[in-house]
Amino acid sequence: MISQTFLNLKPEKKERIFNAAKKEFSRVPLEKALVSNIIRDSGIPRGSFYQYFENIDDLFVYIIDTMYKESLSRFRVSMENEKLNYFDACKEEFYRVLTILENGENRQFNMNIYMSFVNSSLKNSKLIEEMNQLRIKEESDSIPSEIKNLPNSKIFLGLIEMANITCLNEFILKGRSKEEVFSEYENYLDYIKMAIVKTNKLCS
Amino acid sequence: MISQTFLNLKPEKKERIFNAAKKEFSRVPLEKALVSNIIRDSGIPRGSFYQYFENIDDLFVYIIDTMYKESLSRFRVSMENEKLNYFDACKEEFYRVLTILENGENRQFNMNIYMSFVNSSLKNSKLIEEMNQLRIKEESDSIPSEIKNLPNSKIFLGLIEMANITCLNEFILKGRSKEEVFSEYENYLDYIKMAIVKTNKLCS
DNA sequence: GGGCGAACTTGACACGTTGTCACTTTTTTG
DNA sequence: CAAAAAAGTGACAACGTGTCAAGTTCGCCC
Repeated sequence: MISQTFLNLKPEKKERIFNAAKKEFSRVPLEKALVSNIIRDSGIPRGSFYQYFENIDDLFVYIIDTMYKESLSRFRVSMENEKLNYFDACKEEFYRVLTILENGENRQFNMNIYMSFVNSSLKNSKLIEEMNQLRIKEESDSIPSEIKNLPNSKIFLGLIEMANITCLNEFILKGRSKEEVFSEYENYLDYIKMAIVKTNKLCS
Repeated sequence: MISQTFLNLKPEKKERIFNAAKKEFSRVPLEKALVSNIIRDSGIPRGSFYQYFENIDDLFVYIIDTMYKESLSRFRVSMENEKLNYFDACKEEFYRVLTILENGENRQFNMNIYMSFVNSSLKNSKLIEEMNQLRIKEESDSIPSEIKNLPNSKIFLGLIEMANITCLNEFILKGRSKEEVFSEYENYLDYIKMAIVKTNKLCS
């Protein structure tokens, strides 16, 4: 857990550390990131680093937590303002994520974030676990009740979740283009939507 | 790449190294595995290790390549002998994988294998890339033409692939039970199968 | 303003790891 | 059987992490 001492730091210094850390996490996969580089770049002594953070994972988790909170508040605003149907909202959100991830400069950094949610080797994975819980709850809250009350709703929602994961995998890990992946995502969602309509017609 | 010197080693010594390596890869996530432990356990000098392998990833890739080839030949035999329909074959194969993964002793080791296919940080990822290509081709060859020729075949196959990934994720990363995950997998596959039948009836 | 404890800063250091390389030993070969 | 090639070896340089005791600054009260 991050120390109060760090939180009390002057914003200028905090930001210097933040930037040096982002630079390091943009350089290599998380497991290969070095404290040595961060303290050199930010000009803080080694001792200070360990006064502020338990270890490098601690710092990483803090950074993505900060970023996630910023992103979540943006998402909420856009959901309320635009009144999209659920499928279109999913598409829009997915496209937004792809756009952010597309930035080459951030590529390794985003990969680190993505992997950290998948990889269990983080020493401090409790916060990540909490973040996941929160994300799931938030997402569940935004599902309209028409869909939640469907007889096969669990399967439909599972399929949508699968489309998210699969397409993100294709983009991040297999390096396919944004347009290609997004179009595939749209196909999946359209198909799932159609399947909901058709199977419900047949059942009734 | 692994050296010829290693390949020339007496089987007894090779196996000693193999076992020490598996032990180490069963102890921790791949990035945390130590050459030091492997040479201590197998009783070979440090210099020899680096004579045999470029680095620890090199050894890891060699081990999973060996195991993959063994597994693939078993899979082919069982596909030919049992003449299952495609969906049931998928289920059987998925259950087989779950059973292997279920073994607690191998858990961390299997996790390492799983993650290595997802994680790009391996120094020697060329072999892994090749293995993936091979796997995809093998899998594609085993899909019956009735399904391949369907109008929406790409989407159906994508959905099946998604079910695989998602359920494996649930099992390996989220630690859900084998029975639970398998039953979910069956649900997905049954649903996809039903959707194929129903949408094709409606379309025609 | 100065005295004092708490909070913060600092870098040398102990310890552990990796990969190398010059030297030794074993094996092969003509 | 001697020379050459191959394999084996471990001390070592380079580098990384996390700690800790000593130094410095802060903030509060008299």
